[in-house]
Amino acid sequence: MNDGSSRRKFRREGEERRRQDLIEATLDCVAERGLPGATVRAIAQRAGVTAGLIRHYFPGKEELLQAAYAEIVGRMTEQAKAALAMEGAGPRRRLAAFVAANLGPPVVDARVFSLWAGFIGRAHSDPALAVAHREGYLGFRDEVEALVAEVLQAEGRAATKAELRRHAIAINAIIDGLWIEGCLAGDMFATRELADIGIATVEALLELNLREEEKT
Amino acid sequence: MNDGSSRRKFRREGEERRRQDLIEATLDCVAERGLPGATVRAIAQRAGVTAGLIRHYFPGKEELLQAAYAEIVGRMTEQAKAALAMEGAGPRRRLAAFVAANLGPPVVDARVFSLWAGFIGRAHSDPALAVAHREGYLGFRDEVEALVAEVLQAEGRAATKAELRRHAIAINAIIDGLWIEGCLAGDMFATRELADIGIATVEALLELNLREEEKT
DNA sequence: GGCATTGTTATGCAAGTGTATAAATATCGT
DNA sequence: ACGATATTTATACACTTGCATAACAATGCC
Repeated sequence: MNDGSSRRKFRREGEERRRQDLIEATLDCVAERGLPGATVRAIAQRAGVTAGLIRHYFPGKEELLQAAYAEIVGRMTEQAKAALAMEGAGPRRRLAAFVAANLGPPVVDARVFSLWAGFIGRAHSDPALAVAHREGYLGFRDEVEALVAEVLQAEGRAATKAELRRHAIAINAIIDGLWIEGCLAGDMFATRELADIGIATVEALLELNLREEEKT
Repeated sequence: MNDGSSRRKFRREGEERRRQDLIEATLDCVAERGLPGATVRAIAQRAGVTAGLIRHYFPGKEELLQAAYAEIVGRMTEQAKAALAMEGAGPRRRLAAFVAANLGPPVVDARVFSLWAGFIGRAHSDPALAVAHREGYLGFRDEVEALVAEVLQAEGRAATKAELRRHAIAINAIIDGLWIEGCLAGDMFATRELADIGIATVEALLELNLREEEKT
């Protein structure tokens, strides 16, 4: 690779910038070649640096992958949180927005899925990853459960703890299942189709109309 | 590894038996150490043979993994098909049985999931695998759609093609989502809980009772 | 019992992996 | 302008991977 005898020119980038570049390069590699294709050399080339630099910013490859995973999870939950935070909207509209936020871009994305699958496949053999996932899952489900409780309460409908639990599990499954379908076969669905189906299914489950504003 | 100078004793097994053993060993390795942990040496050790033998039964590691994947898919669809074939039961009961079959053992299983995740994560970088998965997915969804059509027709309810499509997508998502939850956190659910939630959600979606026999 | 067949082992190899380390150079404070 | 610093490169190393090949031995046939 070294033609002749000159050393490669380079620029010093700010620490945060480089870390972000490396993370982004990792995501690109995983998206294109799968997790096993995300070697330190491939990542470095993608980021326009040499392989050794990775270990200057991360203790090892493992940590870089975890950072990349955290980045993805962060982007996903960011969208969902934004939908939840909608002030001035009633619980029903917030639930609908939450479902829709998880079923459109940038959450529904093939590269996100690729990373998710790679990590989740290892959850089993890597205990640390397993608890990380379980906490994320339970956190997500708890949010759903709280939202459902709010909706039903606003509707004046009582719900036992067991019912809430079942609803949360079901809604979580609907979101996850549609998310996977969208990630793997995004071209088969119209733009808002998955979100519409998700909302409609939750409506049927809760026997509610989530699209109209609350009656006073 | 060779102590002294004697060669290892061995037995000649029948071809089918050895192939099956190797596939089973592969599944064990994937389940325990994830797909990257399924090296030819680990698989061979698990099967009680030496690594070279693998290439006597398979053209390469890739083919062995595909055979293992096919084995898993076969077991999963076998259960679903059995539920569908239930003669003497009405469409509603068959639909309920289909949902339940996909949400209990042996389909809901951590090692099955581990393999699935490993393969599906690569679907994107491996076009052949992507096609295989898409066909499997569409086949599954078509079965669901046909079943829903049967149920609604038996109920005397008309349904447009678009409605059937949406129902099939939603039910597929419900099954997939609950399947994942069960595989990843099986200990958090009671024995038939996932199947019950799945059936209840489908009931809500179709506004039907699937547990009781058809009214004549 | 001797012999061919071929399932099976043992060994080696080229390629690729993550990581360690030292040299080089871009950048900044002075 | 110059030297200190630490970012970045280049190279090497130990290890693992899948695969190729040759020696070996278990089995069946005559």
